[in-house]
Amino acid sequence: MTRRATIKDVAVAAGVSRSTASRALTGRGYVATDVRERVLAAAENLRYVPDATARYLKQQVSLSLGVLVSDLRNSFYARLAAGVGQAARTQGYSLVLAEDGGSAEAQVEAAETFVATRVAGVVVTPVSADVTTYLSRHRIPVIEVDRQFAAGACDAVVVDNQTASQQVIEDLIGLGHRRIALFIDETTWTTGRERHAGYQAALAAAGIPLDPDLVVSSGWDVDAARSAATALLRSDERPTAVFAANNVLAEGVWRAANDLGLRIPDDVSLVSFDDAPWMSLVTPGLTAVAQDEAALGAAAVRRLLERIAEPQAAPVTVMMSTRIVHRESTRAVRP
Amino acid sequence: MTRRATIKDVAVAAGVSRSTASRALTGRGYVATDVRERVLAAAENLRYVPDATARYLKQQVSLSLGVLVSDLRNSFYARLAAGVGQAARTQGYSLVLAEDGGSAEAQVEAAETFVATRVAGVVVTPVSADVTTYLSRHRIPVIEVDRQFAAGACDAVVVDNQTASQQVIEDLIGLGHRRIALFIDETTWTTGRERHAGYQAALAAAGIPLDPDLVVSSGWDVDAARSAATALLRSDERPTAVFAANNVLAEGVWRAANDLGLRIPDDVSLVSFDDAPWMSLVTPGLTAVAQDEAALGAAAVRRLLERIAEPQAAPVTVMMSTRIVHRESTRAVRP
DNA sequence: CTGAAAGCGCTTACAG
DNA sequence: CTGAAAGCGCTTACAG
Repeated sequence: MTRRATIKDVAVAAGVSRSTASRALTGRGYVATDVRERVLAAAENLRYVPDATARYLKQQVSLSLGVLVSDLRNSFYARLAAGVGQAARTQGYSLVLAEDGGSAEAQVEAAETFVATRVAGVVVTPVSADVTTYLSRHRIPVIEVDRQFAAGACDAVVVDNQTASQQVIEDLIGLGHRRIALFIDETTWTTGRERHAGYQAALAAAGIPLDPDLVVSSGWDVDAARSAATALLRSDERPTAVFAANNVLAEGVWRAANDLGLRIPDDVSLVSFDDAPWMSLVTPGLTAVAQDEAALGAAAVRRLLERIAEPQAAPVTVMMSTRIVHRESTRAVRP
Repeated sequence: MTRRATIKDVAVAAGVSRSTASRALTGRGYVATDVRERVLAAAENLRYVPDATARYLKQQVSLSLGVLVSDLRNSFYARLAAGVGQAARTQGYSLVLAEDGGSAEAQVEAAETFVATRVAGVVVTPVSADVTTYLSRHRIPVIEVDRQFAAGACDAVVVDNQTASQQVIEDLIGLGHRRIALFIDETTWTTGRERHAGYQAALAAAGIPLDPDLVVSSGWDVDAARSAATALLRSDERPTAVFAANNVLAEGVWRAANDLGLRIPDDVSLVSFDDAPWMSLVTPGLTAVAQDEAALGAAAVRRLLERIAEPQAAPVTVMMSTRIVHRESTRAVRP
């Protein structure tokens, strides 16, 4: 047999109608026990695998979830996607995955695919409000993860960026640092804005005047971060500590310090937001604000499925906790 | 309007039949220019997005590819998946992604989802021949990547593990090493078998007798690798160099060396198969056999699409090149 | 408890 | 060049 078995084949083999075969196979509706068994045996025999495409068409919704992240090569997104996949699978959903490379247009393109394939919902790390707008217009539930562009319009799973950042800066201040640089790629997303706010709040609380020169902006990739960091660390007024607002920026600073022959933490202390795997492998290990990406992903799926079940409920923002992992990349400033 | 627009809505709005609307929208078949424009305008207006589910059902194939890897948290798989996604998107395919955590049953389960959703083809890093058997039985083209379990029965994209491993060991021998350990998690997959063979070949060529105690097997995760490596490095007969057969094992060795206070390369040289991102961040940087994961993924998609176009062609195995990245984790053995 | 019929939203020969 | 009709493989009220 070259053709794939359909429910009709199963029905014929079991000597019943397609309706009955369907009821036996799905478990919905009445079927006599012996009939059910006959149908299941026939299905087994024919290696019948229901065509999800046909089922979805009939039911108008699929058992798959869309996941849209910026870049799988960044461990943060890879782990997040892994967490989403894990949780989705547990709930019987499969994953349609897309990467956007940080582009808003690419996000909308991916979103078109999601609506075309009728995914049941979408988990996204947004780069603008466009995806959410687009998907919402097509009545597809969305949940924003990591940052929010559509707060109040859809669910979200985030962490308290400000508190964590403030804590980390306070620790640095406690070590005697006064010239603390914030190394950051954007301050327009909620992540950047809040991490910036935490930085400012900690300085303000300690009565340290804000020095705008110490808030250094960088491009978003490692190469850009590396050169921006090189400029920063080479300046006469080099900071005694740097807070890198994410793992890519931290990598840039790390590489720049190596390039310049600066020792961490002796010449400069370094703290990162996001705890990438490499940070526990290098010497000294990097002190970092760790997020549990798998937990973020799982929470996103959980919330998304609740939303699917109850489309009219008010949007909720789930706040996940962070954890500061103290390693050896900071030290007291020399008196 | 609360309902999603269908092609019927578009047809009505444009004042044509559904057939004509379909021809205009898909670009297949004749449509008068002005009619086409009217249809497209109507579609735009109604924010019409064709239901891929219905299209697939009718055409009996989808424009999506299945990707099945072990673990997205391993940078090798994450980058491979990214490469596949990139290439797939370029060709108009979307990605259904699944992780198997290294389990053969999980692979078959994922494969069931793939056949249910009628993916056009599957890219897999197999852990047994089961997936390929299962998918082939359902007439779904498969391509194995990284290792082969169904050589001759389906396409594959691999690297020349043996040659690369042999080269790396020869380099070590050239540095005067004689007690070189192979640290490996399995020798039943093609990857492990070939890397092992390369190790043996290099020793044989140099007339160095094989010492079975120097082929050290380890569990597959970092914790297992770390403790196995600790035992290895702590032994009286400690090797002067270690060749870790993949990036996870290399991480285990790295951590074990740190735990024990051993310096690389002074106390022991270390070389890895797979060049993970952290290997260029640590000091000393790790010498490693690098694979271009994005290129592997792209080649897999290319070959898979050829196979889809020509299902009867003989299976081909595509061999990708590797590159040895020399860093500072090896040194000449003390005389 | 079972089956005939309708229908999900498309595409595609085919007749005109 | 266009439209009516059939059909992809399911599920699901509904009648019996």
